[in-house]
Amino acid sequence: MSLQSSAKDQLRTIVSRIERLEEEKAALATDLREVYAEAKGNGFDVKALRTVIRLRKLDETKRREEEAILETYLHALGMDKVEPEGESEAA
Amino acid sequence: MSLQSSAKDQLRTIVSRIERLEEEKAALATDLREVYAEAKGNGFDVKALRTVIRLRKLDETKRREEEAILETYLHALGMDKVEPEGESEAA
Amino acid sequence: MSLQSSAKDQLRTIVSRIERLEEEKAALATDLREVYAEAKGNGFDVKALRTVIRLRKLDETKRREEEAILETYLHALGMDKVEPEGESEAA
Amino acid sequence: MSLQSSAKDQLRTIVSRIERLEEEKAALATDLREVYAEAKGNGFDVKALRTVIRLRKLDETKRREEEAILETYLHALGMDKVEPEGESEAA
DNA sequence: CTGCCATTTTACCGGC
DNA sequence: GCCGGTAAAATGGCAG
Repeated sequence: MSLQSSAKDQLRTIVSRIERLEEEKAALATDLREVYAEAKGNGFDVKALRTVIRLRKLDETKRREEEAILETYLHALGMDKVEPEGESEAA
Repeated sequence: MSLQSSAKDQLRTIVSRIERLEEEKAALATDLREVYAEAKGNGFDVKALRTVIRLRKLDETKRREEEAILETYLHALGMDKVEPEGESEAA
Repeated sequence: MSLQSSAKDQLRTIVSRIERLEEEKAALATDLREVYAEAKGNGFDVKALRTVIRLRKLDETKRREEEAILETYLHALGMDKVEPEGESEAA
Repeated sequence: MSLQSSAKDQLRTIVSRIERLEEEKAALATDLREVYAEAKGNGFDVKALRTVIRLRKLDETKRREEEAILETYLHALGMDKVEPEGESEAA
């Protein structure tokens, strides 16, 4: 056998965890599909709906990209790693 | 405005539900990535692991069909029946 | 043999065409790498550069998404399929 | 402004060159997609075709290593040596 | 049944 | 030289 018995156990555990998580994800995908189907039943255009969702996600992506490049520039200028100046929690 | 206010409320609700579900899905995707990362840290080959997961959910019949087609193509190209220990040079 | 000899020839042709195109693509990837390397040599921050490129692509993506949703709405209102009235692109 | 005007010009040049190369790459990607689509239209199994291409560029040694690891995992999970003609259902 | 879109997987590139 | 992250390719699922 090429795997120690402990490794085999580990492998089985890993596989189980993965399959469990994938099941949950699949369940959410089903929920999503149902929401779209229901929306369609109420007269909404599903394609437009999807486009709206995509646009909203795109806005967020762009916002993050802009922050990323700002940080890169600050870094290039040696101005990054500035401490947030005050914590929200009691340090 | 082209949407009745009740339709607008419905739309908002739908968008919220969808984005909520997508967030949860994203969280699961993160968990999954962590499991793979942890497995890798414990010395497992992530790519092989993914293949195992894939094979486990692949119906046996489909699996054989896929293999059969692949073999046909490899054969047509003279790439099948690779000698188990042969050398590539000076054939 | 499971493939007609004409099919075998077709297969070989297809494989050749694909491999040729992939070679060309790989060559372009090399060129790209060189451009980045040269830029780095001239003092540019490669990471920032990549982010700039990404942002510019994102802008275009968003523009397209916006057009897509506009079209969807026009379609929903029965106003689509309007002939382009000459050429639309360029500038 | 934080960049000398010469640097700005350089930057513009670099960005142009990169975007030009990426355009060409995208064009090749389109060509590739068309070849696969055409092959599909002629009755070839695209997935298998892709596998063939992949195997052709995979070094033989690496190929064997990958297979060996996969088999080890399948064995550990009791999934190896699938009987060549067994039925899963009681016909 | 086909085509399109989203997701997932793979490979590359840069940084440590 | 290895690891992590980012972008590209590929597969699978959904809608029309």
